[in-house]
Amino acid sequence: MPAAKAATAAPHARARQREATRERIVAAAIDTFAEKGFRGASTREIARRAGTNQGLITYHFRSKDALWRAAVDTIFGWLESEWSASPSGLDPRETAREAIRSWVRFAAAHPELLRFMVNEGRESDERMRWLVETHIRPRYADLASRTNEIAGLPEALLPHFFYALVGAGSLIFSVAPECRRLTGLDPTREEAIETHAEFVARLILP
Amino acid sequence: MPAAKAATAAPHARARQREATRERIVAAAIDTFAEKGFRGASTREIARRAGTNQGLITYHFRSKDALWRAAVDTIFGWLESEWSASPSGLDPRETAREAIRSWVRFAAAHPELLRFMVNEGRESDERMRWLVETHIRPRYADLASRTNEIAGLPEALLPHFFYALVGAGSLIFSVAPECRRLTGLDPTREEAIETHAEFVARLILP
DNA sequence: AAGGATTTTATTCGGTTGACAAGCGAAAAT
DNA sequence: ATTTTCGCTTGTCAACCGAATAAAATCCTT
Repeated sequence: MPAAKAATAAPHARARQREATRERIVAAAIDTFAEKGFRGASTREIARRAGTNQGLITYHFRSKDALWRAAVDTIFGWLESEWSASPSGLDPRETAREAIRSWVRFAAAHPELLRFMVNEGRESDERMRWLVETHIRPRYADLASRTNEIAGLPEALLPHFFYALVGAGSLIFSVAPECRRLTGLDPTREEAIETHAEFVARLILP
Repeated sequence: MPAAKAATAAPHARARQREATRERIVAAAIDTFAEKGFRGASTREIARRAGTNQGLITYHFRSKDALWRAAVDTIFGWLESEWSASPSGLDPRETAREAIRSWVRFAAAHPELLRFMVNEGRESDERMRWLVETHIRPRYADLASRTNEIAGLPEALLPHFFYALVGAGSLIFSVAPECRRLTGLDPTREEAIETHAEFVARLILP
């Protein structure tokens, strides 16, 4: 039976279609939540951006809250996979610098991350608690072990180091339209990203 | 005529009352806009926090948009007066460090500022344009002239320096509840503010 | 071709939004 | 003392919100 079982382009076309739709909705949710915050984003607008309708969101995700969690899971999933790929290098100082550059490049590729942090970190509600315990604390622990390995950063200064690094590395990308208007520099350009990565790396490790 | 013209406690009691009410509303608006963004903040909640009613906001300010502008004017008015009080010091390097510490202290006292920037800087709408041209550009020009005076920062790096400084100095205060939960450090404490000011100052000018 | 999962369309519900208009009452002007 | 002014309160409005539902349409699977 040479040409048997034709017709169906793929055995799991259904599951793939389902997954593709979910991903489209999540992608639209990430953009919209990052732009307007949880309250400001409506499921109707998310559906419109995803090219579907509001009813489908209720079908795939139980609620707006669950959709938000799926969006955050996706973003921090990207961060986790990027961060775990550490190029255990030669000079420990240069390795640390490269880690910082890597973080800045990630912040440039995903400016939504800082927006989510600023949007949710200011209110002490259930969403913030979930975000911290599920995603931020593991990253914070990673950073703590790394700084111990390399430079001797006093334990008490770790919070200051963490937020200074995150803020310095990602703000310019999170307010890209403003930066363009204010300075004329387009921070989404590859050249600007590398310049900022080098600038922040040299700032922290001269 | 010793006790003449009594009765009226003050000649302009009416105007004073009006101004006091406006200020109460603006203060409530700053808190609410900073917490929930422009869309997430409702005029009813702002009125409730100000101890009045929603109709009064429409009376004093024509629209929610005008109220937002009044709130931003107030915040950046604080920044301007703080920034202009530069203590032309002795060692130019130490003077610059003190300027950075001063900026961090301001960011701690007014964490709303970064939230306004992140909230509005991400969308290229009319509010962002107004914010940049009216308030941010003058501060950016100030910074440019100061860095020229002191250290020889290449012109092309000024945008990177600006956003790195703003981000490093203020993020920790803008996500204070998150910081408390994540690290146990309360960034609103006087001691933590001074530590962060010194940390950022030494980061930029070792 | 039948069957079932995905998707669309439509509707309902309780609630919130910003803007507006009419009227109240005390201060101010005459 | 009467009238006018004006800061303020109250109630109303259409538009939109999120969530839930139901039924029909579409498409993959078998």
